[in-house]
Amino acid sequence: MSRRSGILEFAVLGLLREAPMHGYELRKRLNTSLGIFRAFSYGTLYPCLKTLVASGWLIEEPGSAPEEALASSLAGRRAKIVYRLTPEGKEHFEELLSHTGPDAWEDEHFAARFAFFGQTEREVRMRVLEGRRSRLEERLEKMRASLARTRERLDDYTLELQRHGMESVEREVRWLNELIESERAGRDQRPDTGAPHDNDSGETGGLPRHGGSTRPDPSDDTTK
Amino acid sequence: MSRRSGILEFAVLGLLREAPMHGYELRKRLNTSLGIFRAFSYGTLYPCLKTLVASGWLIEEPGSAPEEALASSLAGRRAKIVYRLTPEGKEHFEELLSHTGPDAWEDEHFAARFAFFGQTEREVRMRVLEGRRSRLEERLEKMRASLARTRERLDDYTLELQRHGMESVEREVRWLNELIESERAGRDQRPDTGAPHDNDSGETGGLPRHGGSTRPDPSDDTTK
DNA sequence: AATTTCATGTAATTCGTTACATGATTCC
DNA sequence: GGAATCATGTAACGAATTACATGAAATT
Repeated sequence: MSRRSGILEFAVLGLLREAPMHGYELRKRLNTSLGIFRAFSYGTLYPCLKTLVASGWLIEEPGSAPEEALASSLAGRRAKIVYRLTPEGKEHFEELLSHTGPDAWEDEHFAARFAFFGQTEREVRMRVLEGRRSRLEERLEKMRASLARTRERLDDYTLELQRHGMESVEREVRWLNELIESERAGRDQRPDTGAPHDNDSGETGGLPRHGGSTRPDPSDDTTK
Repeated sequence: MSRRSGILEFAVLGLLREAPMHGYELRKRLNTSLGIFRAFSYGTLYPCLKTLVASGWLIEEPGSAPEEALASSLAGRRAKIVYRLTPEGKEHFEELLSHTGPDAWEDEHFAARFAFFGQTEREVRMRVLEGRRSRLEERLEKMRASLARTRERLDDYTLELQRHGMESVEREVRWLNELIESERAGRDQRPDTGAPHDNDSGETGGLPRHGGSTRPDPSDDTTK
């Protein structure tokens, strides 16, 4: 039960795994670096951090201020809180990363998963990418069917909207195909004809050259 | 104040302008014909219909059943309700159609507006299309700036996600450019007054040939 | 006769935003 | 010394979902 989307929770855990941070900075990273897929407000973030602490996945640490901590034991001292992932939190995040089922195929969930692909194994990445692709293909099937049923009853603009929508989905499928291709090529290694050029070596995962997300919307940086 | 998004309300009014319908059918059209941009559940739709009735924009009429109406004056008779737009509702919808300000540039709002372009004048369409384009260009600017600031700190997958996201937005801008171009080319035009016209011929507005929406997600037809 | 699809609704819950309230620090 | 930005939080509200509850009509 309880169908919670948990995207914010997931992203917070993932970001804190890289380094401890306080809420304000976390939110900025959520909305810019990772902001491709979603913008979050403080009204969402701070309460979320508190529940993550209550779950034992994060701990609060006194903020960056160097000396002041001991001198001012008095009341109003508004804390600057740095959040750090606990071992349990790390474990929990890894557990979340291992879920490759249907939930991870959905628009925003998928984007969040993809943003943390750097912390997963190739096998997991493959399952998520392929799952996403199959989800989109189902979608296309439905759109095509619906279009076929209703085509003549719709006006030009509605039709154009549907057409563009379908093309967007088709485009993402192509993107996924390339990503999957790259993942496969990943470590097995290409038959490569010649010259082992060193410059941009490494590249363990192998990414293609374009980009993409499902729903871009950083919207605004300054809360407003 | 009260910042309500009103997309559902808008779409219901727009669909009922073409023809009276009952809730069930309305929901299907919302999720298939128009479903490109959003799926709605009954838990959302039915209460919304009631408030639209309370506002005087719709009236409820006895359902399609032919004879039965007079015979069974007794209790439990679950009604089949057909909703029809009142003159006030029509007026209200036209008033909504005339808003071409910033709200109409946003992702889902824009898609909803576009879906009813057939019922607007060219001048209004132009303002909405150009507004949408400027909104996307701002977005691109922010994304580019953010990318420039953080590029080297991000891993390949995050970068790839951002790249694909930006390309999606750029693609939509190109689509808008073509639409704007077509609008300019296609002389004056019909604000179409409801009623399903058989399309094809004419090509009054002048549409380009691809398709597109901001956020495809009919997700499922069968509620669950 | 049973199943699917049509058809309408309500209650509890989830997820998130806006507006408010407060204050520290840094830049100009 | 004033503005911008950093920093943390809460309360009221909004929009929508899911699960529940009910039942009629059409199809197999």
